[in-house]
Amino acid sequence: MTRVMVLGLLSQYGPMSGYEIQQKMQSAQTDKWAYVQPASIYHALKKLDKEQFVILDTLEQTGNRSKAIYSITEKGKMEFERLLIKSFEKSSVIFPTALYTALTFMENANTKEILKALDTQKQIIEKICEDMKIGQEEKSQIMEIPQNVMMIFNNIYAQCEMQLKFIADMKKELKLNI
Amino acid sequence: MTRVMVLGLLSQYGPMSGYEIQQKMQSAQTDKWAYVQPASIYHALKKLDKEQFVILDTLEQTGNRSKAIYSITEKGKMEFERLLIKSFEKSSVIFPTALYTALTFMENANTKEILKALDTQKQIIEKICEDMKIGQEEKSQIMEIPQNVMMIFNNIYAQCEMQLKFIADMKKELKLNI
DNA sequence: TAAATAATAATAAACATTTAGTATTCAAGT
DNA sequence: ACTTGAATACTAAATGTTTATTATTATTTA
Repeated sequence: MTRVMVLGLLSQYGPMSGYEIQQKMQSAQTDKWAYVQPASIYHALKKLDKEQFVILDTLEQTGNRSKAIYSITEKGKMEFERLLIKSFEKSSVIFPTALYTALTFMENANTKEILKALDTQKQIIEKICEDMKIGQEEKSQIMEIPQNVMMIFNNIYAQCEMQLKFIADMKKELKLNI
Repeated sequence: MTRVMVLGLLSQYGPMSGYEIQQKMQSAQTDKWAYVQPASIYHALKKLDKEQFVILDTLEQTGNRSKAIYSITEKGKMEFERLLIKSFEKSSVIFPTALYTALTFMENANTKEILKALDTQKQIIEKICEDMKIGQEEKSQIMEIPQNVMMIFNNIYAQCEMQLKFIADMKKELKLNI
């Protein structure tokens, strides 16, 4: 997720240093849910540099200290768009941060593709829910399922419902904007 | 979380190999939400062994293949109990798996301590919620918050509410069992 | 103006997870 | 008896994240 975040911010705001990326995350409020540590950003930048998804743009010197400014490459933009769609597809139940990241950068993707990806996510969530229900039923025929396990399941079901509703709402909004 | 899971299973079911831990997770349905990869289990066992939280119990030989069976130590049980309480304290908003793990092994903790830990979690979630609202308000005075960011916030608020209700329900159940 | 504090910029090392396997044993069918 | 596929048991290497820390520069405050 750090990758998508870093690529997205570089794509949206232009060349930046790792430190500036941290600040952008704070001002865009993404730090409230992404919990990306500074070291992860610097690590991601180095990795992305190796893979040629970003390049070192400038090395700003301030006295004895240097600041590395990276910019996203064409290859990086393509990778970003690929990851962005994938983030819309991934189940947001239990792990919602990929979807939040995707939403943050939604302007960078085609509306129809987003709708398709959200539909994929919907199906994945429904499948997870079904599989859980099947597993639960099988289990309940062998033995009585303890209360604590039931509570976990019910919480996950509630989250599934909530996220399915969230997806439906997003789809509605997106369809208005076509 | 893998650590708590491995320690908990070894504590609950006695000495096991990494492979048996995988199977236990399947039969206990924890694989439905924990998504712990086999390699993570073996890694955790080695690490826990180094730290003396588990010890190699037996090396079962079947022909040319050997199976390492680990058992939890006294030190390990203490560490487990510590981690268990910590798992009840951690916010289950955005990352609910720690709480699910804690619930799975709740019999191993003292009810009063669980209640206290859940109260801590409640306060943490309320704090997160508040901080988000403050950040949002500050931001909205400078500029109009885009719709997608609003959707993320609203989804998190909804999750906060849901988890606070979940915690309240758990507390009710626990109080009945005192 | 000197000292203290905060902000800036980044790194190393420890720690954890994931991907993608390998190799053995067992069971079932032919 | 032989092959084939599933189950068993684990590992290496790549990848990703976190913790703790360092060092410099800028800003306050005494």
